Amino acid sequence: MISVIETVPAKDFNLSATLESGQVFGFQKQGQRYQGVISGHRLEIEAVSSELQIHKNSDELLSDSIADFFDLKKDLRPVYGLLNEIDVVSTQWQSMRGLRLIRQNSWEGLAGFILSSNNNIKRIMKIWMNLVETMSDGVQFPQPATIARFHEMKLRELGLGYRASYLMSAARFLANNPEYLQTIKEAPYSEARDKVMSFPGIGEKVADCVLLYGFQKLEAFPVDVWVYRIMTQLFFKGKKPTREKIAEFARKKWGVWAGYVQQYLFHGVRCGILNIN
DNA sequence: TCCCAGGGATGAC
DNA sequence: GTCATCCATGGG
Repeated sequence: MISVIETVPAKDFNLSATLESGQVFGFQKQGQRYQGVISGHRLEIEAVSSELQIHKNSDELLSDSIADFFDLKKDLRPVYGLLNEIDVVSTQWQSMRGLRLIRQNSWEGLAGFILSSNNNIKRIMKIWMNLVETMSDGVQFPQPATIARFHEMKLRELGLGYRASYLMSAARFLANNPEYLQTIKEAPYSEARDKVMSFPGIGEKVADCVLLYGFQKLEAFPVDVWVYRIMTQLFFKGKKPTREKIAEFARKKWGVWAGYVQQYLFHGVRCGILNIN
């Protein structure tokens, strides 16, 4: 039963943009609240002026975990400065102000974005819930060892399609090598990227998502179909660069803020704040 | 019926 | 290195 309320200060934070910009697949909107799990606790979160009201079922204080998850301590002014320098974006980004990069559990980020390839967000969230309800306790996302106990066919029944073998492969490997996630975390971006891409089903784009949202490698610049459209329009007019070229361009231009800029571009294009031809 | 979705693996050239 | 094709699935 969700009955205890904790208040967390959250200045310059846009909860809806943050949770609805395709970073995380386990949060569902219910009225004004978002239901989900942060560091093992089932929560309902509501933004009220410049605070978050956390509805939970224990007296344990979670403000530190929540501030960490939503990256609330970060000063976003450098990001805003960079957005102001981009054509069109400079006049349109304000309605997304306070959108922040999530710092989610590494395994959950890895698993979530294996599900994301050639898929849409709504269906990814559906599959995510199927996994939680079928392979776990209905709250937590299943651990690698838990998934590894099932047969791949079970994952197909839950709607993963050809991604079933990819998720099963990652689950089996990490069940046997649980320390591997930590070695990725400790590696610099480029090295970490190679490690993440060694998982079957994870290429350049998914690796960047995993590194950005699950390992806090902020120079990662995922180029999906939406980011490709806006980036080519803004910086590669009339050309057809590879996604990798665009990512390199972005890392050179925006450095450790590339991931943040990408999040504003992705969300802006996807919800119609930024226009593409 | 075809196209698309936060793509990746594979093989041809 | 670049390009075409296939891969499950559901919504438009």
